[in-house]
Formats: sequence, C-alpha cells, structure tokens
Amino acid sequence: MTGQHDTVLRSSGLRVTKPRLAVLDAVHAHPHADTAAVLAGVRLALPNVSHQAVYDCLSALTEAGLLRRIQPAGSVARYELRVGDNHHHVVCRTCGEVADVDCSVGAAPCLTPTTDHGFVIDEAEVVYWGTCPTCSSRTAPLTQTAPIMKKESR
Amino acid sequence: MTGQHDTVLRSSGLRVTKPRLAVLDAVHAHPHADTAAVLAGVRLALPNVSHQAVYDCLSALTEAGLLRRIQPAGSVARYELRVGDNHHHVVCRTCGEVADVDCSVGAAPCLTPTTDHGFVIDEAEVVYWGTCPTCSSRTAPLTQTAPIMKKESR
DNA sequence: ATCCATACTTGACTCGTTCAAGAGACGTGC
DNA sequence: GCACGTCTCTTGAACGAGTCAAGTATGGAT
Repeated sequence: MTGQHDTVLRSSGLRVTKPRLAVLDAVHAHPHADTAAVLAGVRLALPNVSHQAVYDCLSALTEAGLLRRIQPAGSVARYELRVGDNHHHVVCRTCGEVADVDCSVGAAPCLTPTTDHGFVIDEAEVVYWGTCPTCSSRTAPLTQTAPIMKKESR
Repeated sequence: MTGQHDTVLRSSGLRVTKPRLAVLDAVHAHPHADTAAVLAGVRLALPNVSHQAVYDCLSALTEAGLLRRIQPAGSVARYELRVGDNHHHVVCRTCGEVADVDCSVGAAPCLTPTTDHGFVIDEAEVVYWGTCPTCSSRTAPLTQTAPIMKKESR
C-alpha cells in the first residue's frame, strides 16, 4: 500500500517523503478524516511530525489532485482519497458524520443550473443534509412512527 | 421596509430591537454578505453596535428561519434573506462571489441520493463552482477560443 | 409604571489555520 | 557513490472568525 502511494507520488511529480506517505495512509485508513485525525494517524507511524508538515502535505496532495478536500458548512476541513469520480456526500446535522454518495449522473459537472449568471461552471457539489442512523435512533427511539425531523436552523 | 422587518420579527416571536432590524436591513441590502459586511452595514445605522450583537442577531434570525446561512468551502459564513424557496448558489473559485441559482426541481430535498447509508435526508444543498464573468474576462482575455479552466485544486 | 426575561456591551479567549525563518532530506547530475 | 540545489520539514509565533462569560440595558407583558 505504501508502495502504491510511493508510485502515485512519483507520477504526480512530487517528492516521496515519509510524512506524505503517512498522510496518504492515514486518509486511506480514515476517509473523511479532519486534519486533527490525519495528524493523529500520521503520528502512529511517525510520532514526531509537526502539525505544519501535515498541513503542508495535505495541501500539496490536494493541489496535485491526489486528495480531495471537503468542508461542509460548520465543519473543519476533511480529506478523502476518492478523487475524480465526482461523488457526493451525506452529512449528519447532529454528529457531523460524513458518508459517500455516488453521483447518479456520472460526469462533472453533473448538474447544470438553469441560470448561470455568466459563470463558467466546472463542478456541481452536492451535500445532502440529514441525520445518520446512530443519531436517528438516539433522538427518536420511543415511537414506531415516522421520525420527526428536528431541523435546528433552517 | 423596516416596517416590514418589524412585522416579520414579531410574527416569529422575536423581540423587535434596533440591532435586529439593522441586521435585516443590511442583509437585504447586500445578499450573501459575510459577518464583517453585515457588521459594517449595521454600523451605518447604529455606529456603536458590538460585533457580538451582530453574531447574536444573525444566529437568532437564522434559527427563527428569517435568514439563511451559507458557507461554501473555504469561505466565512454568509447570509441571505431569501429563505424557504430551496434555491442554490454559484460560487466563483477566484473571488468568492456568490450568485443565486433557482432550483429546477422545486421542493426540498430536491435531489434523492441513490444510496443513503440509512441517513434521514431533509435537504440537498447544491453549490456550483466556477468562475464569475469578471474573473473569466480577467484571466483569459486574449483568446477568442473557449477559456481554459484553471482548476487550482482538484 | 413596574418588573422580569431577553438582548446587548465589554473584553477575554479558543481553535483551526497560516506565516516565517532556519535545518534537514530528496533526487538529479556527476 | 557523492555533492549540490531545491524542496520539505521543524519550530514557534501569529492571525482571524467565531464563542464564552459576566454584567448592564431594554422590550413588552402585567
């Protein structure tokens, strides 16, 4: 796996360094991990990396297209390895959990706005907001009827 | 207009205060304004309001459903008055400019994911990323051919 | 007019992220 | 295999949006 990442780095014209390999490993192990989680994951392998190194790696890898950075409203930045397949995300309003959702259209931009105000559009990002299974069962466990959605701010 | 906002506040069960009216006015005058811009707008009418008051107003009004808060990745929070019509946004990658885009579907959630991982979904938020007319003409003004999209990170 | 809950003021503080300067390591060319 | 130049990492400080907390003021019900 690290061998894989090694090749991937090289073919993107990036230097192969331990922190970068560890960052790729960490994101691979925990998709949608935020920077703190990535840092923690990296430090399992390299206990002394600086947080700055992780920030640098994450932005270098993101710029090279090896990572994708997502940031739902109210959340810190999160990263994932799955790039180039134009998929989307479901986000839990309660706990912030993120899950992948395949794009039913396929190619980016997967949607076309009716009025574009003269913008040149290259991507349509879709975020589904809702409640994850865990939080659903925790907030409405007593009734068998359809759960009432508690939308706190909308 | 302030008369309008007065009524709107009352019918939402919120106290009518000068800062709140001024916040509504400011957002009305500058749709998609960030907190700093709202604060500046409010201070035109009320030079001594605290930034905290503006934060409090914005969150109270958002919670009451009078304002909608949007936060594209990498941006600070922005606010708009247009609520309840399930519209979306186009965001310029270069300057951060935001414009409204009507939802072609109509009702929320306007899209349904193919796999929902057990999430109870109540909203689909769509953000179109691209380049606004001003930034387009600034980066590719010399050719008459189709502009090359410079996607800096993806 | 009085009173209480809510809203605002003031000022400090948190946390994710970025900046800057110098030490260290990757990899190319010899 | 070795030296060199450039990119990357370490260290430590700083920034800015947003939040917390305690006390004062004000809206609106009685």
